[in-house]
Amino acid sequence: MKEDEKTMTKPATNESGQALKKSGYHHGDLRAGLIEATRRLVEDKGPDGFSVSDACRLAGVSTAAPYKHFKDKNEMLVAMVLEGMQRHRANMLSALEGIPKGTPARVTAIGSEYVNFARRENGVFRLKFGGFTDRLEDDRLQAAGEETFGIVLREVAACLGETEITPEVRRRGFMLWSFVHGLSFLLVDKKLADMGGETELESLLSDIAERVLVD
Amino acid sequence: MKEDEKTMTKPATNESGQALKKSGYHHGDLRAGLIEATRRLVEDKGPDGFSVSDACRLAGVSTAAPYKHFKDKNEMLVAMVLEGMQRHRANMLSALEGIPKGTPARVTAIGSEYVNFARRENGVFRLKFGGFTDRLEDDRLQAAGEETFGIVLREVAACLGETEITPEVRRRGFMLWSFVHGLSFLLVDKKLADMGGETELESLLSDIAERVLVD
DNA sequence: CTCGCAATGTTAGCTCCTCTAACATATGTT
DNA sequence: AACATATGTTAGAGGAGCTAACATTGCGAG
Repeated sequence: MKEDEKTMTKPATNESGQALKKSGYHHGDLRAGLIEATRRLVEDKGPDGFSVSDACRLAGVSTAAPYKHFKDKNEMLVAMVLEGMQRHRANMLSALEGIPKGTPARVTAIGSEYVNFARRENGVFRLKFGGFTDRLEDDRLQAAGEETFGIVLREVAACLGETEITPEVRRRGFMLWSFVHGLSFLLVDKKLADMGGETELESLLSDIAERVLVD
Repeated sequence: MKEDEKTMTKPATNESGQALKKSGYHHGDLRAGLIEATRRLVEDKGPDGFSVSDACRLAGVSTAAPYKHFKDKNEMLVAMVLEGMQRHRANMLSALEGIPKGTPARVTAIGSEYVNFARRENGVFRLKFGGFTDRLEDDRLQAAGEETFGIVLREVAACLGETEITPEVRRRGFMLWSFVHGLSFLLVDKKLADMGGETELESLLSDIAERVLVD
């Protein structure tokens, strides 16, 4: 194969995330490039400061290009959030590694990762849960959320010695989720900065887990 | 000038008693009219679906009129949210009437009103806490939030037999606020509709209050 | 009461944004 | 090599936020 000419069509490609700009007439993977640009811009300027035009500039394409890949602005955001939620879920799962099953420590670990994701990927978090983009109530997002909640429920069930998701398990899981969810929002909103330290956070999470999981 | 047309304009007051539309050249109280229009539109179309132009149409003025009263769109939203938060706080306070001091029932009552406000005035709630409008981080909003949290802290202190806001009181209050806050978001987001009933809600709230306030 | 000013509206218009239509270019299948 | 399709581009409609300049009204001082 002619490496010298064909592969030169995407020199801007860079594994550190710089596959954003195109070089020739065609981009190579504009869809991924736009999603990445969307992510960066939303993190940077906030969900409502984001514009498709900005994403196009970042990706180095014309403002009409996105519409070959996404129905509209909303679809772009949905695609970006879906990607983020996969990362979120993967992070939560990997946070469980090495922690004995059936212990509240697992619940705490999940909660910790949940909060940290909300802080690290603030934009994704707000988009998913903050109520932007009215019809961001996409079925896929809904399903992704349920799946994430399923991880929590499984751990709660184990802690309570249940083998199935009983109504009581669901109830306790819901309590925990509410707490962690609210905690994420409050920390991200910079309310009560004094609770934001890593040790404070761990302390709060394990405290709550114990209070909710104890009979 | 067509005098007859002016007089033919509708009375322009509606069920809420507020004069949304103007009748003559001057509106009378356009600032209040725009805030009310903003509130309705945000409730109706969601925070991101809201436009100043729509509010102008609702109020019956030109699209430039708001800028005599508000610096920009963001200021309009801040003003509307501030109004809503005053209602929120007043509701929480009146929910306390008749409940013996120092009992967890007071904390539960506040939580219940918190959640119900989030459901009733979804738009205000999302605007205040959902992270819209980057610089909605207005000092006045921040202060209003602190004040509302103060109500919770006072009740928590009473339940714990403290006379001051100790760090431990603050910690417990923060736990409760996180929970109620997250609960509001999840219910509003329609996750877990099975927990949304009034009795379910009361049960959850009192359950949590007990778990967090017990030593 | 009238005059004049400040407050409050209006119109026109700039810039930017979303999204579409029509056209252009690369890709890959036959 | 040739065509069909995918994926870009430019041009432009339509709407939103906001400003400048102009118009109307209410109100206080003389």
